[in-house]
Amino acid sequence: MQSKQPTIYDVAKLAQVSPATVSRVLNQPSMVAPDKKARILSAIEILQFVPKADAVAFARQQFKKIGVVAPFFTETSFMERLKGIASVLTGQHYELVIYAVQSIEDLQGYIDMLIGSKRVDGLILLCLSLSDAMVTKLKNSGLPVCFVETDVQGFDSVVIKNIEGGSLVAEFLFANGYRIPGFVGEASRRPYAAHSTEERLGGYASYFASKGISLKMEHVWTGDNVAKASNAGIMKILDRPNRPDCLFASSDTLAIRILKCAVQLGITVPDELGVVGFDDIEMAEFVNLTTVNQSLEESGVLAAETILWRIKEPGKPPKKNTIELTLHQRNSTEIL
Amino acid sequence: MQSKQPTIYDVAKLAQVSPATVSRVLNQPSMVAPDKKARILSAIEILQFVPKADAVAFARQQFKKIGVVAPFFTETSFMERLKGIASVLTGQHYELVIYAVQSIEDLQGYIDMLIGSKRVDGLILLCLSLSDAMVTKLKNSGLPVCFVETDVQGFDSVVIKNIEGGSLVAEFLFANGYRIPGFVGEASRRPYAAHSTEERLGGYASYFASKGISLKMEHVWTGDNVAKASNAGIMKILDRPNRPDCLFASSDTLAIRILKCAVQLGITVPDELGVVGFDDIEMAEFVNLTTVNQSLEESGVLAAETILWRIKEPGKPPKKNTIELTLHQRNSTEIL
DNA sequence: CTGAAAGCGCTAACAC
DNA sequence: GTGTTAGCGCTTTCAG
Repeated sequence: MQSKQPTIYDVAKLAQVSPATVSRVLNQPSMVAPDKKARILSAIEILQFVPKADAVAFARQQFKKIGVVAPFFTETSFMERLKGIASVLTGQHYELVIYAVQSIEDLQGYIDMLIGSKRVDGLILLCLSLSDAMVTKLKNSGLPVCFVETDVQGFDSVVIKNIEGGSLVAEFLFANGYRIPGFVGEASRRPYAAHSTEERLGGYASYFASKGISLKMEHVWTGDNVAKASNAGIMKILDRPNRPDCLFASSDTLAIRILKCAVQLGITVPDELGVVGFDDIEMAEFVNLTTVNQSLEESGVLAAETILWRIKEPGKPPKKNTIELTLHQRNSTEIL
Repeated sequence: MQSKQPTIYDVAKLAQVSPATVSRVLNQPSMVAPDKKARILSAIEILQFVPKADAVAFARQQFKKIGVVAPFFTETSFMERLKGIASVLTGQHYELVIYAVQSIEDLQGYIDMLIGSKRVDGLILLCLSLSDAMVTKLKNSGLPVCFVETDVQGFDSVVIKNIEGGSLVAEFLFANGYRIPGFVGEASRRPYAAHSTEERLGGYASYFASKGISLKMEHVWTGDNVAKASNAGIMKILDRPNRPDCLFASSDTLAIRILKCAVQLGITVPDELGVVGFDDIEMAEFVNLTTVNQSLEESGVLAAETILWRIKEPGKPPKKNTIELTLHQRNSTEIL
């Protein structure tokens, strides 16, 4: 129905000025005489002119776009972070482009493409672990990159103190009288995903070790966080004579599964079994789960701010942002 | 560290051909002589050349980008849909750009900008209700648009049979012996968001009406789905002598809140209170919630496929995709 | 089959 | 202050 989008030339003609002047009122209005400015502005209004984003980007070699590449878990944690990222980017008039990686080839391909094709001004890599080759490529490209969850030498990052998180939980459980620790963790088989589970487990185990308590193999399960496998894993830990008296799960969703298994087995929480999760997702409140809060949304905000800062300050040394962890106590660990 | 990204001219020079020919091997390889093609390909390899996406888009006036604008609920439902959208777009080498609307001005601004600035080839509008003026603008712009959840005259859409969903639940509850219905719904105050709650409520109420049962005002609460308000609303319905014997919630998260309140009040589910949710999010399984499954991911897939189809077939009449609903029965309604 | 040349719409020197 | 003129990097007629 519409004939054609107006260009800056149409505006120029209508306002009887040069295209350059139109461009100026768009970008440096103060450098244009008031009368002409008024004429141009009204011409813009009449024509309903909007600068074509791609042409601007192309001429200016700048894109106002940030790419977020992430293993596309349907997880709340991903969502919360994305929300944080979106809120700051939107405020700064940057576009947010999502690249969902579902395989190692995807990841490889995205990185290569993004480096070469000049699609984005910066990249946020969520929960991704890259091969050395790719890291080098990224580094050489000069593209601003911020890692979240992974900490890569020479790059900006937002990291979670996973080890401390593990020991924080262990300390808390120990203080509450629990003495037979168990662990359930989501150890993704995806080679490109970050591995925070191992770190949390490490911190957890070593705290108990410092108290002379060892985490028994048969009280640990790690694997894919899919219903069947994880439930089986949890059941195997709980449905035995020498079961642990507390269980730390690397995510809230897993912790909730534990809660459910406990009910099925007639094990009372927190008396017979203390349960602690990780993430503090909204659902944790519903089920009264004690969990570690890692300010997911804030980590998104930080990542976005960092990448924007990096774009402005290409020379500065890498900045490492650390997210503070807090234990949010609820009924799943309360001592009777 | 890197000098400069190679251009098509560099490749042309190295391969001793014209830039046009390089462009051809990139786009219509069959039209180039094998020997030259080989030379060019190897030059591309040597130079690690990647076409600049923005330059291509600009020259070709086509962007390979789809915008998704949505009220950025941190909701699982949004996420699931996004996942569906992302998977098909990725497969077709389209970029996915997120526009998070947090206010009516945001929405207005995004629409105007997207229409004029030629940033995207198409738009998916999630759970958004637009003013007539904006609808007209969109229509005149000729930009391909697909609505999800809202059904707008003259546009493609993916819709959920909310009314049928409501009556489906009512029918089920009735068949299971429940006779005093109640309803808890998330009625967002955001004027730009779609209102599916009302439709679900409508279908629900009218089914009961057809059985001679009226839904009492004091057994209905609608409001923002935030912890405090909704819990208060639910409590008010349940903590009274004449409370309903079943409650239908417009979303699973609300339904879970109901479950929690019931526990607090010592009301047993499903004996004293049947509870049915909507969405069938992963958590529903954890808490044994009977709920309506609306294939969220599939609706995303459908939306993405539709917009891609529309881009190819600008002339075809609007297509309306309807998502089938199924009731997923779990323990929150089982009759003892 | 291939090269020359003209854009795509805007920005940014460089003169006036 | 403002117009002129070259690009930005790739695609796409149009000749040959």
